[in-house]
Amino acid sequence: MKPDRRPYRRESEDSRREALIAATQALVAEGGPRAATVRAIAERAGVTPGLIRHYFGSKDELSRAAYRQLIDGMTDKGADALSGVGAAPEERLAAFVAASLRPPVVDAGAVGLWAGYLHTMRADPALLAAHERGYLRYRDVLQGLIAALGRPGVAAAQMRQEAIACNAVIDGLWLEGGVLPHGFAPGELVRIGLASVGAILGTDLMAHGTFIPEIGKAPAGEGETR
Amino acid sequence: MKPDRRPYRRESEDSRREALIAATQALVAEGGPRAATVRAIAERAGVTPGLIRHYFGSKDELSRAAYRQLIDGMTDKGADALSGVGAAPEERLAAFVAASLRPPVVDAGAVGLWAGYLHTMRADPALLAAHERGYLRYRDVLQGLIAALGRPGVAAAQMRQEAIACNAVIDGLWLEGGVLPHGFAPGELVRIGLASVGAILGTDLMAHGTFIPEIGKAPAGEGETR
DNA sequence: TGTCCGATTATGCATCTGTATAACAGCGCC
DNA sequence: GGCGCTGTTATACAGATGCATAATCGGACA
Repeated sequence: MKPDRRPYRRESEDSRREALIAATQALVAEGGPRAATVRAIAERAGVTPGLIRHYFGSKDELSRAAYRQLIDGMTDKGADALSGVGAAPEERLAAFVAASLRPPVVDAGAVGLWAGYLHTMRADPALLAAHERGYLRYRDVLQGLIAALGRPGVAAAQMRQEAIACNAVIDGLWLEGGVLPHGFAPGELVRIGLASVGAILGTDLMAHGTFIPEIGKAPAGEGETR
Repeated sequence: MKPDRRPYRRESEDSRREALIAATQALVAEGGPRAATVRAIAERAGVTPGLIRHYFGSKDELSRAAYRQLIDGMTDKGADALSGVGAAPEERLAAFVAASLRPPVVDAGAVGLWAGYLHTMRADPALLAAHERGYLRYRDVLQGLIAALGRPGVAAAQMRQEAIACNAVIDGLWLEGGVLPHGFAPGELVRIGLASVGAILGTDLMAHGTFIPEIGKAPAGEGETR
């Protein structure tokens, strides 16, 4: 008659923390912060709610950990694209921009997760700092790639504004690409991003991005016109 | 002994609906969807929770109305900037971009409100349609202004991509400006937006935007360098 | 002025949420 | 092989939430 007790299974601390964080992120991405209740998180992670308190102390603490991991993961993926690409500055910049504008960075779940945590972030100075740190880290990488272009007569102050602008293009495309995935043809975000960043910097990134899969075919008039 | 009944006050239907929607938006903007409970909304609107059901049927219905009003209001404000400006295409485009990059459009509350509703929106086809409609309406206005520039040899397909790119710059600046307001000097977003949109379109909007308050003083090296 | 209709309020209720605490079970150690 | 330590589960609980319904009051209309 007893509702059969869950089998007792012992796991490592890292494994449990990871599972709980992954479950939290998945639930927030799918249904917003409201769907990420302690019971739902525990069920998806395959444990009972008590473990959340045991490993994180409270649900808020778990939320913070999940948000921090999201931010770190997003900025890491952009930087990862730089390894394994040539030394030409234009190529490196093009690879960086392209990597930021296709999955898994451009993803409905990631946008949803980020949006879901926006309020938590603003209310919590530690999380706000995490966001700012991630944002500036990404922008610094971008600004470094811009500086490496070696354009004569471009001051540092101007490069800062260019970095903000390029970052904004990428952010905006990331946002709408995640919210309205069907509104853009495959590869279109990458092409638009490369063209825009190139225009802002006065460099033809498309010409230097022939190694990028999205470049090279159907340069104009593809697919939907709206 | 009775906890003193709230004074009975009769109001028009429009007034009540407006008050409830405004209260909902304010609460979501401040503390996320979680803070917008029926009791909190009613209290801020100066009524009792029952009126929500009376006027909107359910809390979900009220949420939908609040989101729709946000979307309509945001796109309206951009279009409003076009009235009262000259007929020169560059001037009109510059005014439109500038209006989208300063308060009340760039505002922490607006970003928070939008983010708070992202999941509600995705789960509700009607709200998703409202978002898409608002987005495309805004982009169409932008594309119309771009087409009015009358640049020779620019095809319609290219103008679509330019409109997406310019929209992305504005969205990205709107986003970070709302999330990290202290990260940018006053007027910096407007200047960066005008410079970037101009670069993407191959037109010097700064030269045509002398009537814009943010233009004309401190063109370089102002304020913080990071 | 009296009366009735509807806007508004107050109360009740089932459900859910986060947390605290007690009970339990597998592993390592002697 | 018995036994404690601790990771894990189960239960309890106070408060919140959305919704339904009954009670009440103000004004319009005759």
